[in-house]
Amino acid sequence: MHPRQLRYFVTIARLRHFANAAQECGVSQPTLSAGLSALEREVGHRLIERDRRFVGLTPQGEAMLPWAEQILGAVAGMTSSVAARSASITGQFALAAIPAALPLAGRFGDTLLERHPGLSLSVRSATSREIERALNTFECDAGLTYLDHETPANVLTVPLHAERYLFVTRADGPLGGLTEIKWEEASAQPLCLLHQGMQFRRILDARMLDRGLAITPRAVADSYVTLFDLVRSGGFCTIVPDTYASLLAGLPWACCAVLDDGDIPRRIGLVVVNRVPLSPMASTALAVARSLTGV
Amino acid sequence: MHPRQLRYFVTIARLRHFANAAQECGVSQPTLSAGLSALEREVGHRLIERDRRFVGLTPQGEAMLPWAEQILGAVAGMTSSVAARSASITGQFALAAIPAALPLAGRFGDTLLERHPGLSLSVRSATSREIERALNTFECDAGLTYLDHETPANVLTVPLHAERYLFVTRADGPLGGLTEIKWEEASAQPLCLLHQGMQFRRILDARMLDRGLAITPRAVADSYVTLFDLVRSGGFCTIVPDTYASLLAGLPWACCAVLDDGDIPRRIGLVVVNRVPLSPMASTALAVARSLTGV
DNA sequence: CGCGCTTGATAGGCGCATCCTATCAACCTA
DNA sequence: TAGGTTGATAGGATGCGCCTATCAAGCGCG
Repeated sequence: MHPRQLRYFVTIARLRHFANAAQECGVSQPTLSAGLSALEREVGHRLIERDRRFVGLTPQGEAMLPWAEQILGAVAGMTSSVAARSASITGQFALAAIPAALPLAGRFGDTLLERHPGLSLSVRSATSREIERALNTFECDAGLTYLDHETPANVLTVPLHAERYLFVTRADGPLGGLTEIKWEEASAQPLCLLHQGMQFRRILDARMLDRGLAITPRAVADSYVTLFDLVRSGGFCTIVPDTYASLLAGLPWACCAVLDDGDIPRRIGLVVVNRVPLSPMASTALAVARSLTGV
Repeated sequence: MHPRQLRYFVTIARLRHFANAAQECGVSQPTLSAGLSALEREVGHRLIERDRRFVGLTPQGEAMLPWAEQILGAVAGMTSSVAARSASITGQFALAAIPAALPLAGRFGDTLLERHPGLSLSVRSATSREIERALNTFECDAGLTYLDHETPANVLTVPLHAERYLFVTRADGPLGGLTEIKWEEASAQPLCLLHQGMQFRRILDARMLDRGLAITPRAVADSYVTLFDLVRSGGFCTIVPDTYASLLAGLPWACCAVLDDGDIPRRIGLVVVNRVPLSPMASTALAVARSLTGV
């Protein structure tokens, strides 16, 4: 059972295509096929159903896949752990963040890169569930997400931000100039919001429901940038996390009003997998995040 | 990087001896040396310091060891996971229990073996810290230990017992016939107890301290059987967890008195590592333990 | 119906990694 | 100083994994 064969298996399962998987693994297609066959011979079961083309994973393949991902991740962790022992930490730091947390990535990333010149940073936007999955398969080193709502299991967390809500409208609109607004009033405006697959929207719905309000947005989108553009065009208002306050402050046409909020604010923060042992990337991220909260 | 080489490395680190490690791995000593060299060449660092004999692990070796253990454990988990998918669960179930929980192993083991005829059970006595370590390195599949005191991290738990304390003395001694006893009175007797390295003793000390009492045992031992024998010989009394009540009930010379206890009882239960995914052994153990609490 | 494309399996050959036995070199102990 | 211990080295056999080239089955399309 060679880890390389596990890599073949995992890649085939993801791409559902032998030749493409072979290319991604940097080997020829027959090599990939032979590697998979060897793996199947060793575990004593067919892992991937195929008849002249990819069909799907067998039950045994389904059972094996998460383990294989975990093993490959641990191999990567081991390698970087040994490398970090003898040199300063280097390579690419993969950070996954929910959209609401994207404006926090800058501050975190700055400090990270400043302290560790050998590192490069890769930020990707993802849902909280994708972050949980990516953390477990070592596809990313850390995540920025909500800590109090649908928190992933088995993680170490560092809170970075207590979230409040901003009502955004055009400065020259009927509500321009406001600095505070009530939930009731906000919900009565023509709103554009994230779609319901996204966590901030679900949280917003819950907060509304707590007050007996229902939102019926006139437009939905999957990114804040789109929401801002819809507001700028004039027809809509929106509600966004206050992590976007600094960005909005630079927009001359935008007016932000804080929503009065008696609730305990949701915390956003850094999460890393809590494993024994901790990967160097993870412990570095924790140290950086903790130093940010200390400021 | 072949898992076999990791096995070589981990075994050498544990046995601190090349030839012995080779024998345990079932290969010749030169093979083991060559495998280790290949691993070191691949990671680019010497892992084990040696000059004609084993010296110790290098810093890189120390960093690598826990990862290697984790990978080997995951490989084992993967194998059993795939096997369990196509057949009923089989093999050896390794259970580690603190001494105070040993009398709970019977009930758990009975149900486990009854439901899964292909399984055999191996129980070993261990400290709570050894259990935590063994769980993480997959040396055991589950543990029986305290859930509220020095709980290992990253585990799923099922409470099986709420602990109370039994004062044990000879039935024909001065305190024979008692059914209840106060902490003050118990602490004034000539006591024999576990030594302080063991968790039940630390808990007992803490409970005593809560009441302003200090214990000065006249004898210490590392097993309950020894304690019972000291009591039987006549010179001592002891305090043990009530998990031993059924055992003591069969001893004609013993008299048990319940210690009055206003505290929240410590819970003893089953623990398994909380990993994604859960090994078949772990999920089996959880199911059995949960069915026991349902009764 | 047949041509060509797609996709995974097979064949043959090559090179490297791993394994073994045998032996050596350094060290320890008596 | 002789003998045992311990890890490294040498030399040879084996097998695994990799490549290129090719095949076989299914699919789409004229």
